[in-house]
Order: sequence, then structure tokens, then C-alpha cells
Amino acid sequence: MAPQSFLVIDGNSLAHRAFHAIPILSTSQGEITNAVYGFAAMLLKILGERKPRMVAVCFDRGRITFRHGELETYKGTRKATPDELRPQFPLIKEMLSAMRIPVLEMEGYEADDLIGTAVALAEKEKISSLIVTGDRDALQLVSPLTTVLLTRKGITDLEEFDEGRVWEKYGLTPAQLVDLKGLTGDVSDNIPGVPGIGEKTGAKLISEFGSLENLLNSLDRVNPRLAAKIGEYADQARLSRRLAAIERNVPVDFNPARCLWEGPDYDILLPFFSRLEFKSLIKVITQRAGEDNGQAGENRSDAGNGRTGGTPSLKTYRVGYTVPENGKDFETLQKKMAGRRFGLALEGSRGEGLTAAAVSLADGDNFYVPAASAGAMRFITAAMGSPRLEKICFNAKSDMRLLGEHGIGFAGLAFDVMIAAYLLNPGAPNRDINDLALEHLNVVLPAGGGPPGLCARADAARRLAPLLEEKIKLAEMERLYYEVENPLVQVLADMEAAGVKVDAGILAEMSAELGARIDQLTETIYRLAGEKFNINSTRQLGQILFEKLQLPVIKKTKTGYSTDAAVLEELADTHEIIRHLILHRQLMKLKTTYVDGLSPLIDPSTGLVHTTFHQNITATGRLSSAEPNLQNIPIRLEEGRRIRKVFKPRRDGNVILAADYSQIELRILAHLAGDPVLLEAFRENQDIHTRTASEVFGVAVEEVTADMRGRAKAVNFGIIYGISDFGLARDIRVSRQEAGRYIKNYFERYKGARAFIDRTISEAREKGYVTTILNRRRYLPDLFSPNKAIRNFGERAAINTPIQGSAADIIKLAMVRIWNELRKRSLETKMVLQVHDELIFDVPEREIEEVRELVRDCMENAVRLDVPLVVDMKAGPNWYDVKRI
DNA sequence: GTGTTCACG
DNA sequence: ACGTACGTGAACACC
Repeated sequence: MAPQSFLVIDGNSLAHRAFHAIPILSTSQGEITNAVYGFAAMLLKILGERKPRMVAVCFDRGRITFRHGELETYKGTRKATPDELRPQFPLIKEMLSAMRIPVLEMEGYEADDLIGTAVALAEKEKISSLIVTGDRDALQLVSPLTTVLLTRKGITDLEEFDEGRVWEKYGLTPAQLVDLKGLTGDVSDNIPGVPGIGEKTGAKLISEFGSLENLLNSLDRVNPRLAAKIGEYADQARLSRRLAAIERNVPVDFNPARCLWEGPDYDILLPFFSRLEFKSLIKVITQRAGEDNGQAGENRSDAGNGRTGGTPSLKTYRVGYTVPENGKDFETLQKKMAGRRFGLALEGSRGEGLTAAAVSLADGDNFYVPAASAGAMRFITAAMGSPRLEKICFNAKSDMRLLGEHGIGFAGLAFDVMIAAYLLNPGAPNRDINDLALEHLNVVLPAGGGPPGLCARADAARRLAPLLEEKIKLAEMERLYYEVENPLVQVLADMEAAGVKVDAGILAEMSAELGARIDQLTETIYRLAGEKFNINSTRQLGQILFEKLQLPVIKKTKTGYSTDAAVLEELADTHEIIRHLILHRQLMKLKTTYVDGLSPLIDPSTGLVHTTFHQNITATGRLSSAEPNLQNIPIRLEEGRRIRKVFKPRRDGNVILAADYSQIELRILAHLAGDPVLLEAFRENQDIHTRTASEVFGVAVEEVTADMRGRAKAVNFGIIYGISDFGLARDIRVSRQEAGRYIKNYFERYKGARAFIDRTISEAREKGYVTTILNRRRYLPDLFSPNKAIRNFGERAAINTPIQGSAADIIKLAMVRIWNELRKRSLETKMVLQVHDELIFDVPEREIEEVRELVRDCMENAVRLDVPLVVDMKAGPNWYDVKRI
């Protein structure tokens, strides 16, 4: 775009386009923001690419415009603005104000007319303009100085029209487009035109006669049938032309110079984006501001003094700091730190190791300690290891792991800001410390490390802690925080650091064997298909199965044929190829994900794999595991279960101990629901699925068959997930009616469960969130969605979360107690994995009995419920060959 | 980056 | 009339 340039945006058009192009997004509090997001994203993209000197956004104002004076039914067929979009207009205007972009609107005029007027004024001053809209009518404004960007689909696909492009596309000049509209009318604006004349005929006529008026005056030269029709509707055509013509002379007090754009007011825009949770846009603008800033670290004054190029600078957060250099400095610092909580931030990475530490004692009283000298390392080691020195961190576990690589211990975690923010809203997208500082402290932390960056982060952590602590207190999550989540940080750090031994030799054998079998299957599949293709490509596979081989289509995905396991299962009898495909899929999964996926993650010097446990990911309070994910190692099918053979104790003389809670989620349901039948079943330690079968099918416990028990088991799971007859039917392959009867019977026998579900949902609607037994909280904005499917989803989550989340509370509490107990007794046993309801230990044989009892005690007595908690124990030479003990 | 599939509790 | 069990992470294909 030329330097002297004016960007004019049709705000209504862009808002509608954004609304339809972006799926419904909402903040964690349920405010719908998709149009604001799409609008902002488009705007930022265009501003970044075109770098205009002036910007304005035009909006329609008032339902009745001057055009209604000409034609009452003008735009009479327009649909009302959707309910989800309407409240987003004020937000869009708020955003524009923060962007410091003027909004033009005027009673009785449409955005188009204001745009026409704005570019007309610009043209008078020889200023070039770029119009952004989704409305093709704007093409009539194209001129040597004015181009139009039309949105095509999505929010990034734009088509640029100058005079040449208009001619190419329509064979008409921009001005003639208005005449064309006079003939053809416009369905969407309810402009009549001449009935029976469409785009093709109309364009031919206008191009031949030059204008509508010329055509109407020369009807004798048109073929008679057409001429008669046009003659009959001549007045209507003239009216239509007037309606279609964009007004370029709106009496508006405006000139382009008023639209000089000096860039956003970041102090307003960033908190605004933060409030709407536009994390990605915050990234975009902070980055852009940084680039435009030129030399980092300097704040230029911005507004008012003429432009020197680029956007005004972002006010980044600057903190003072000192760099201790000699033994005396460290001594002074150490004294200063005594008895005070301090913010801590570490710099470095796995591999390069610790490079620096920052300590924040008070506003402006920060210290940057490069980890280069022996003196610095002595200081760091002493400070980190002292439990009396209370640390405030953001993601302390990663600090602990980093220090651990240098053999430096960590103690005295007073507060982890990341974990606290997670507890306050586990459903929110994970925030890094930059986001939290922006949201709660209203400051933008400097990007990058070094003294300013690291000290600012230590400082931010220190300042964030009391704010989040207060919120934790208000939400009554102090016990959950201080007795569970905060101590768990250290526990998880130790588990990760300990790692699990993996037998690389067995892994290599498995890889070779699986590879050979997969190759054989591949050959067979190619032969049966009659050609080679990529079996892993669902698209290519779909073509082979459903087009070439003409197998019946069972299910479609939104992009094509579904070929998932359920579909293949159903096709098993229709073609020999299917059973080979099923096996191929299964073996491929094992080889790529578990066998070959695991190998590169083994530390070659120790033979250990170190997963990362994420404590701030799930919406329910569970942990997750990644790189590698050791929480989804196969067990259900024997073929996959064998993978577990490679996980073994770290040394000869140790064994793997696995302790898992028996039916913990159903026990929690019994407790929460207070259902008499469930309570009795668990108090008498009955087989719960058999008991459920007996209740649902109305037979004595002794009469329950294996099949009945299997169905009852599915019903029990269904209850925990927020059952539907459809889902249950699909799972156990009975008719939907049949499934419906099971559910009905269930709730008749388990009235407490029914009451629990109803009570939980209505309470969730009232409060906007649900809670677990340790008062963990999950907000459920989905409950208030206008979309029924989404609302149902929210209701199922409302039922499931107290159950799944309470189970997470309980095992986390048990982990903390076990870790403390192992330590207190100086046992060598290491806790190495947690798999939601199961803990895995690496235990020296001599400790096995003591550890078994210790673990059982801590797990079974982690909390007191109205039903007993029961733990099953297994031990063996690897994770596969474990036997009950 | 998104969609599909599939492994676990 | 619609879309359907809850919660995750990883590999692959394809844009």
C-alpha cells in the first residue's frame, strides 16, 4: 500500500464475516467472543501487511436509512442479527477504541455510504484508499486511487480488486456495476431490478449500451421480447439503480487527516485482549510492538510528536536489579534473604544447564546471579536447599528439575503461581507468567532472558503470589492448595527425575518383529486391494474400500469416509482385506507409538525414561503425562500388553510394585450420592458390577451371568460419564430401547444416584461451577450455551467432574503422604509413575513388605469416605509380569 | 495447524 | 430434531 494511504473498513460486514467464519468461542466465564476475535485477527493482519497511514471503521446505524424513503421494503428480507453476535458489537468498538481507530457511523446511513464518502474525500486530496468489506457492492467505488479487498471465505482469504480486476471479472467499469444492479436487482438487499434479467444478460446489455439510461433510451435496438420487459419495468430499474448506488456525499463532519493512525494504546488493548482471553493475539501484538520498537529495552515516547515510523512502543515492565559479584556481596544478600519470602526465576535449559538465577525480595530489590562462578554456585546451592528460605516460583517443578541436573536440591516452596492460577480456573487455557502479569498486575513483561527479563519474572512471581493466594482463600481451596497441590510439585519432580528403567534390547526385538509382521500384512493388503496405496492414509483407504471395492459406507466423517475400528469391525465379514487392515492398524499403533516412539526418549547413559507430569492441564484435576506419555501404555489387548515387559526395576534386586484403587470412581459416587444400595454393596465388599446386574435385571446375585455382568459394568461406567441410551447402546451393542430400559431400571433401584445427578446439575447451573471433595473447582460455561448439544455436554461434564476430580484429589493426597513417609523412613523405594488410579514403585526386595503396607495405608486412608477405599497390590520383575501380593 | 485414529483411566 | 458417555497424548496424513 502506498505510504499516503487510507484503510477504510466495513465494520458490519467484517463482524458478520468473522462471526460466521470462527466457531463459537467463549471466555472461561462464558462470554461469547468469536466475532471480536475474528475481527481483531483480520484487522491486525491487514494492518501488519498494508501499514496504512490512516484508518477508519464504518458501521451501519439505525434500521431505517434514507433508502427506505425510496422503497419501504428495502432490505426487507434481511435476517435479524444473531443473538450471539449482537452483544459483540460493543466489544468490537471497545477494541477499536483501544486500537485508536476512529469509528464512523451516522443515523440513517449504511456503512457503505460512509465508506463512499470517506474515499471520495480522500480522492479529492489525492490520497489512495483501500476498502475492506465482504459486500460486492463496494466494487463500484473502485477507481485509480481506490481498491477494494473482498473477503472470500474464512478470515484470511481476501481478493483484491482494482479497476483492471473488475474489468477482468465483470467486463464492466466500476460505475457500470451500479447500472447492472439496476437491471438485476439484489435478492439480499431486496432490490427488485427487472424480473427475469440475471447477471449474464444484464452485463451484456450494460456493456453494449454503456449505461442503464442509454439502454432505456435505446430499447428499439434490443430484441423485442427483452425490450418489452425492460420497458415495462423501466421505473423500477431506475429506482433499483438509485438504491444500489452508494452515496458519496453524506453530510458528515469528517476528513481523512482525522484518521491518522498512531498505533494502538497497548495499555488498554492488552488488558482488553487478556480479559477476552485472546492469548494468541496478545502474542502477535507484543511481538509486533517489540519489533517496531527497534532497539529492545528503550521506551520511546509516542503520541503527539509526529511519526518517526513504526508503531508506538509498548510499555514493558522494568525492574531494578543488582548483580552480586564477590563473596561479600553474596554474604550480604544471604543475610537480606533470611526470613523473607522471595520471588525466584531460573534461566537455563536441559542440556545447557542452569545459567542464572534471579531473586526478587521487594519492589526494585532484585538480584541477578549468573551461575558462572564457584561462589555463585555455592550461594545458589545453599539458598535453594534451605527450607527456611521460602520461594515463590512460576512452575517450580521445572526449576527443581533444572537444579537437580546440577545435583542441587530444592526445598522451601512457599507458593507456585502457575499451580495457583490453574486451581483458580483449571478450564482456562494455560497461562504463562506473561499472561498472569498482564492480567493481574497490568504489566507486560520483557521478552527474553538476561537480567531484565529474569528479574522481571522473579519480581512478577513475588507480586502475583499474594493476589492469587487471596483468591485461593476466597474459593476455600487453601487446604487443596497447601496440603495437596503445592507439596505435590516436589513429589512429581522427584518422580520425573527418578525415571523408569526401560529395556532397550527387548524394545529393539519387538520393533523388528512388529516390522516384519507389518510388512507381510502390507503385502497381503496390496494384493487384496489390487494396488499399492498408503494404508495409513484414511483418505486413500476410504477410496479403496468404498469406491474401488464398493464396500458399504457405515459412517462418514466431516471430510470423507470413516474407517475407524468400529467401522472396520462391522465390515469384517464383507471382505477378506478387512481383518488384515484391523491387524495392520493395531500393530502399526504399537510399533510407531510405543516401541519406536519410546526408544529415542531413553537416556542412553542410564537406560531410564523420564516422563513429564503436567499438573496444570486437565479440567478435572487429573495429572497428564507426556514425552513419553506413560499413562496410556497398552493393557487391554494381550498383543499390546506385552509392551509392559520393557518397563522394569532400576537394578537387580528391585521389583516393580503396582498399587491401584479398586473401583474408586464408583465408590466416590456412592459417597457423594449417599445411595443406600451402592453404600451397602461397597461396605460389604461385594462385586459391584454383579450387584448392579442383579438390581438392573431383577435377578438374584447368584443368577447373574457373565453377559449380564458385562452389561451392568457398562451401565456403571455410563453413570459416571453422564449416560445416554445412545452411548450405552453403541457400547454394548443392544438396541437403543434396550439400553434405555437398563438406564431406567438403574435409576429406579439407585434413587440416590438419580438425585445426585439432578442436584449436581442444578447446583452447577446456579453457581456456574462444580466442586470435588477437596473443593477443587471447575467452571462450566457450556451449561449456559444456547446450543443444546453443547449444553448437554456441559451437563455430562458437571456429573463426571466431581467424580473424576475427587479421585484425582484422593490419589494426589496419597502420593504426598507416601512420599513423606518414604523419606521419613529413609527407604530406597522410588515412586515412579501415577496412572490416575494407580501408583507404580521401584522397590528393593528387602523393602517390599514395609512399602506394601505403607502404600496401602496411605492410599486407603487418604480421606475418610462413607465407603471403604480398597487398594489392590501387585508385584513382579517388570510391569507386565506383576502378580497379586 | 487440523483431522482422524487409537492407546490409557 | 440433534448429537451423545468423561478425561488425556501421540502418530500420521494432508493442507
